This record gives sequence, structure tokens and C-alpha cells, in this order.
Amino acid sequence: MTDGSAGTGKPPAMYRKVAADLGREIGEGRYGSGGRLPAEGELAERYGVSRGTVRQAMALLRTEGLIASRRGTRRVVIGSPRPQSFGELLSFTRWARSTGEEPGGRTVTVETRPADPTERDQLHLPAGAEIYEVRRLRTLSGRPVMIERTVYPSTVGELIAELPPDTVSHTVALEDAGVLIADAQHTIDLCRADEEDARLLGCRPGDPLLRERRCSTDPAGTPVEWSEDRYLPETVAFTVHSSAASGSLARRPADDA
Amino acid sequence: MTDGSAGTGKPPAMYRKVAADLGREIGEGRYGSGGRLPAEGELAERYGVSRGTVRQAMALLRTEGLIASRRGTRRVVIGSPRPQSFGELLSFTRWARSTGEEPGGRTVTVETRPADPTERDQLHLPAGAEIYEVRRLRTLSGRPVMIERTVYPSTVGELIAELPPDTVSHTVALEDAGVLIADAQHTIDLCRADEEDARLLGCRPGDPLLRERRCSTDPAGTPVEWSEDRYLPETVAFTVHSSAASGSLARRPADDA
DNA sequence: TAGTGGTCTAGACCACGGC
DNA sequence: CCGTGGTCTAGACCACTAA
Repeated sequence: MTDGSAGTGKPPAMYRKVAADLGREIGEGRYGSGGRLPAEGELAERYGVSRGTVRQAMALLRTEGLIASRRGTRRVVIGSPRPQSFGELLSFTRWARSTGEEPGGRTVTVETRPADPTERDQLHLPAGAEIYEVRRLRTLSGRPVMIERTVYPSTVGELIAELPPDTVSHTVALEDAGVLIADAQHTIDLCRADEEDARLLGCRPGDPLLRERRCSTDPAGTPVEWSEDRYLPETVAFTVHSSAASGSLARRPADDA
Repeated sequence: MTDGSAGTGKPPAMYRKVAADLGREIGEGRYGSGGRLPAEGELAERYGVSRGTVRQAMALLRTEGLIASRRGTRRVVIGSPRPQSFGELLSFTRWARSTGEEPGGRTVTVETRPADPTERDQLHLPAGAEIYEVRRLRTLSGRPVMIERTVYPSTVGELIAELPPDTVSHTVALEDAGVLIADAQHTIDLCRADEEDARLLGCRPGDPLLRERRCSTDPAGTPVEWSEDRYLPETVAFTVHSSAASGSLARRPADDA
């Protein structure tokens, strides 16, 4: 992944190429930390594109936290590129591989049942709709690190239920079946291990776990999965960039679902 | 704050007005959850602006996680507006007030000392530079919820050190002094309470805490603060939106600073 | 004052979704 | 097929920074 259009087979848009180029140069330290980027006009000439296209590229770099930008002066470098794509954020398997670890997954249970009110709300399902609930233990190089409880609407769940039990990446399997994920809403907090968590993760009931709850939607805005991942401490951290220009991180009281 | 240009006195840009309008309408349920927005052309006509301006507004709503967007069909609603501005994310005081709680802050220690290597790296300081370290206990309605350890470069630290000891919001005080924050990089994980944490928060050493580490920069890209906040469990959660189009959230191994 | 990014316009062509 | 958003152009004016 160097321009955000991985695997689609389409020729990437020009602004993505420009952004990928500059991102790489920033990563190589070409401008230094805190250094100034070339002016918009200069980049437009260098790449033979209009100023608007350069500005689209800059907007990308900005939301990725690489540069800061204000009227009157050139843009400056404020961060380094994260080699992590959106796919690596959503797929434990892809993330683990990108860090050089060997990911594993063991399905614990698969069941279908009526959605509870929270699930209906998250997945936009009508009263009485059936869902698939899948529980899996995720490992890094054989060591248990996370337990994943995912709820799928039945259309997606049927695909998951047919997968071989040793399928490492459900996310990749869904992609191959044409189920793409375009957006996700995450909530990160702390919870306590229950009996099942403790048994599978090898800790004691009540031990603290880092919890990520996530609702993912496809490009049409249809909810695809509602997942709760519980990590052993010392295994992962989450990083976010936020800026006054856009901002997608928020703090909130720790009660509701 | 309804258009992201709070307190600047400048007339907000047109695209911010359009985005704020649509965001409000989405919040009021005008289009329903999963509903379709008006077409770009229709909005351009309605507001008397060009298509480019409408697209700028849509890009804002998209990074805020309110809408999904793809070629061929109208944009659809996928989320609700978070009433939280960037300022409320950075300022515990503002955040607390926006939730209806009464925030408090008690400064525990203020000291100056040479920056250690991690601090020099985060704040872009040369070897031997002095920093100010401030520790504060933050409360909600008198109840301790968080301990905050913030390191400032000396230029900023001098301002902080002169504040009255009962100043509730250091962030607001900095803004009044002309020190603005434009970008921040956050890392969220779990840590254990040390002796000082336990004494101040009223828990036991070793108890789990939700930790947010943050490096903030001003509009020029200059680091302004490097802070580590430790929250008691059950007090806060963090929410993030991520999308394939931009993406600023990442998972990472939980070792380094 | 000269250089720079922020905002906005008016138009073009294309790729995709759904009828 | 038509309606839609994605990409790109070529220009304009303004607000701000720094020399």
C-alpha cells in the first residue's frame, strides 16, 4: 500500500500518486522533521497537474497527520507515515503480518439467534432479525492476545459460517466474496475479563483488558459487522491523529454501549 | 461551535456553513439513518454556490463520519454528529462542561528540569533544553478521575507556571495567551497505577488505568505539549471514526513510547 | 511587498449504480 | 440509458506570513 488504492486494479488517481510520493519523501527525511514542503505551484509544475490536484494530495497528507498547513507559509512536516493501511486496521491478520508476527485464529463458537436491541440498533436491523455471532481466539506466534466477538447480519453471517474452521482471516474471506468495508466507528475503553475471556486468554476473571468495539459499514453505508475485541494488556496500543481542520477522535463518558 | 470556526471572529467559509447545516439536518433525522442526501447539484443550487464548494462541505462531513459516499449513487447517512469540537477533545475542562459535569483541577507539582531523550524527541528540543513538568489531579464533581502529567517546552511552560494555582483550564489560558493547538497525535493503551497515581486517584498501586498519551502542535507545526493522562476505569471511553478514504487510526505493538 | 495557502467559480470528462 | 459522484483544469480574489 503506497497510495490507498491497493488491490483494486484501477489506475490510481493522480492526486493519490502525488500524495504517495510526498509521503514517501517525508518518510525518507527529505524535508526533515519540521521542514518546509515545496509550494503548491512548484509541485503542480513538477507533476504537470493543476493546483487543485496538488491541493487534493495535500488534504490527504493532512488527514494522515503528516503535515500542518496555514495561510502565508509553506506546509511543514509534523509526522511520519504509518505504514498501516485501513485494511490492516480492520484485519487482525493483516496487522499481525505487517509487524512480522505470525497471526492465528481459532473459532470458539458460531451461533445464530435473534438480535438484541443494541445489535439491531448498530446493524440497522428490524425487530426479530436473526444474526450470526462468532467468537474467536486470536494469537500472535501461538500466544493468545485477543478474544473477538463479532455479530454479523444474516446475509454476511451465512458467508462466514461456510468458511473452513481454520480460516485465518475472515476479513480477507469477506473481501474475496465481494463484501468490502469502507468506514468504521470505534470505541476504545477498558473492561474486565469474564469467565470465558479468562479461560481462553489464560488470565484470571476480573483482570483488566483493553477493549475495542467497532461497527463497520460497506461503501453503500450498510452495516457489515459489529465487533467487540478484548486485548490482553501489553499487546497493543491504538494511535490516532486529530486536527482542528477535521477531527474524528472524541472522548465520552464510559456508560452506554 | 457548529461550523468549526469558533471564536475566531472571522466570517466562516461558505463550505463550513453548508456542512454545518447538513450536519444539523442529519442530527435532526431529516434524512433518516441510512437515508440519501440531496445531490451535489441540488445543494449547489439551493445554497447558490458552485459544485466545488458543496464538495468541500461533503469532504468535511465525510471525515467526521456522518456520511458515506461512492460513485453512482447519492451520499448516505452513516452516523450522527458528535457535538464535540477539537477544543473539547484537548481540554478536559471543556469536555467535562459539555457533558454537564463540573470539572476541577488541582496542581500537584510544577518543576523545571532538563528534557529526557523521549521528551526531546517529542517536543523537537535540542540536547540540554529545559522543560516544565506539571502534574495535576482532575476531578468531575469533586470525584477524582484522571491524573495528568504534562511536559511543556520552556517558552510555553513559563506561561503555565505563572497561572494562579486554582486555574481550572490550562488549555483555555494558553489560548488566551495566543498559544493555539492545531494538531495532536494520540496513543491509547492500558497501564498500571504507580504509588502517586494510587494516592491521588484513591485506588491501589497496580490497578489498571486507561492511558492517553498526546503530543500537540500549533498551526506552525511547533510542538506545544507532551502529555500523559491516566483515567480511572468506568470514567471515559474514546471514540474514533476511520474510513478507507483517509484513515488516522492505527493499531500498534504496545512497547515503545 | 512578495510569496503562500484558503476559498470559490465554471466548466469538462469519466466511472459507476440502478433502472 | 440517465443520474450521480470522482477527478481534473484554469482561472480568480483574498488573508496571512515573513522578509
